[in-house]
Amino acid sequence: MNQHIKGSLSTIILKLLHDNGRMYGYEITQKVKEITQEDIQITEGALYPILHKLEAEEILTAETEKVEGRVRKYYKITPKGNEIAVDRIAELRAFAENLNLILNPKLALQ
Amino acid sequence: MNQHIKGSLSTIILKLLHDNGRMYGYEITQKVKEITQEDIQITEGALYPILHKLEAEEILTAETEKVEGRVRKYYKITPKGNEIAVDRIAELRAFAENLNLILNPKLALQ
DNA sequence: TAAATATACATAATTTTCTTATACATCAAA
DNA sequence: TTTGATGTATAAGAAAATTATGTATATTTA
Repeated sequence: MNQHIKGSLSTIILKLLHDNGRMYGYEITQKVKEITQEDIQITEGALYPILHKLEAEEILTAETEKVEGRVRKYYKITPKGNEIAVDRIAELRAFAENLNLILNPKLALQ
Repeated sequence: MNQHIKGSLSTIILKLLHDNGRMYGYEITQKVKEITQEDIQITEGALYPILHKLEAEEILTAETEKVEGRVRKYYKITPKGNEIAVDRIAELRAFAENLNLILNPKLALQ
């Protein structure tokens, strides 16, 4: 996928769901691909286990729908999950800032 | 440590060595702690296996020195490792930009 | 019309990576 | 003399990702 996304992927998923309300797995992969201009391609082997884990933790709930002959499983953040999502997104934001400091040491007066 | 750094840590180490020329393990942990204002604390259990792996891959070389009674193992990037380091740092920079796009969707006209 | 591509989800086996705990050693400070 | 800081190392277990595969439908292309 992209080695650097490891560890951040689950929070990226939460961020997208937080912004968009309701999404299905394939849609998430396409959205990330679109935002990053093809740079980040999430594989199913990484995506689905994360979605299932977040569902098991009751951070997400899912409902299946048939659209144009194909099955889609829509996920959304639960009320309980929302607090967790907000926290993790804040941590991811802090990490992004830290990354910028490390990558641009002049900003950090290193 | 901080779940989001997973996957980026080895490149962060390469970036610090690229900027500073020569560092030892403990120094790397302190530098990251300093730059991120205590936010990111790298554990030894994560740090040393990465340093050893990079050394085994001949991306880094190490030399041990005794300073003020204590042993330090200084690492630096090899000529061969430099190309790899430059590539990975560029990828990390791209990832940081992608993260910003995901975190600030208005910038990406999502 | 057959094949390829895109859409859509799922999982199992393997590998990689991280966490946690532990171990050893020196030096400085309380 | 005990604690905290400095310094490296590794082993066991847990967590996570990669790779490969499987299933199914719709659309596009040859």
